[in-house]
Amino acid sequence: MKLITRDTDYALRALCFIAKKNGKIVAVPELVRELKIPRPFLRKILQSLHKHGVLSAYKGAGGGFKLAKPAKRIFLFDLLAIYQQDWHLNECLFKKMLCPNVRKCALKKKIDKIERFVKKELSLISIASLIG
Amino acid sequence: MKLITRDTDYALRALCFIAKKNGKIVAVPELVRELKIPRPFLRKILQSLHKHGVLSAYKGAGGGFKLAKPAKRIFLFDLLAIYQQDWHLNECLFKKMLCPNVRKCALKKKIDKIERFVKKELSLISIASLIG
DNA sequence: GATAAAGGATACCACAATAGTATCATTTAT
DNA sequence: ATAAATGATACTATTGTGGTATCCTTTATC
Ligand code: FES
Ligand code: FES
Repeated sequence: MKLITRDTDYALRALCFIAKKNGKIVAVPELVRELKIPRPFLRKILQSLHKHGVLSAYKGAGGGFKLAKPAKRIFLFDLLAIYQQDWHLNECLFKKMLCPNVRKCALKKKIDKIERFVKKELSLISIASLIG
Repeated sequence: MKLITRDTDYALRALCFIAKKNGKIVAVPELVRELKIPRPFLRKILQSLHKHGVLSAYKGAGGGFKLAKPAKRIFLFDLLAIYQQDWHLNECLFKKMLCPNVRKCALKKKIDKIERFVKKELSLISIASLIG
């Protein structure tokens, strides 16, 4: 099981790099050079970051990307939400077949508790805190 | 991202069912009938549970499976270990490229903390606690 | 205005992991 | 002997992840 997939990983790297540029616009060629990420894949990733309001995009010659909001307000949780779309640990595991008691499945409650913790922690990890 | 895969899910169901039988030997046909799990898949799963010391197996006519240890001492964590072999949330994420400071990667530290919590919680969920 | 350098959109491909099947061999109660 | 069970193992199908390729639109600059 991977918590952080390739998309998320690359997105993180790119965002950290861009964040360090303090608002300067960064284009894909530079990112590819510095981060050694396959170009078409990186482009796809950046496009989705743009679509989800994490990056601002500037088209045309001299264009590129910069952060759409302060690095302090971009969280690992946001990236998970983008790339592992609506991930959750707690599907209905037994399809109600073996649920110990119908109203409160002990297992579901426990998994939910774990999930809440994980989500809380992920929503505390900001880009800013990684390049600090 | 799935915490609990199909294997683990089915294993859980089967173990709960078997546990409820209080030591009586249960054979695959009964499990298939009751749990509606594809037979060959279930057999594979039970075999691996046997191989890992979770179930005792009895061959021949009238054979089947029973728990190899008390339901209190079989944990969700064990199943994860069997089916998501040596899973971990924290690979070296940046391959040292963007590590904020070489000695202590802030991200790795945070992910490790999450992982420890998850593992601890999973090692508290026993079969007994699910059928209680 | 032509051109080149950027991103936007979208369809496609490759590989690995997950989920599930099939077959034959071995054991054992009757 | 036979039938009912598991053991072992190889195979197949489906899905998700990781990655490419192509064509279109926008814009700075000459
Ligand atoms: S059976 Fe649906 S969550 Fe327990
Ligand atoms: S770069 Fe390896 S864990 Fe931070």
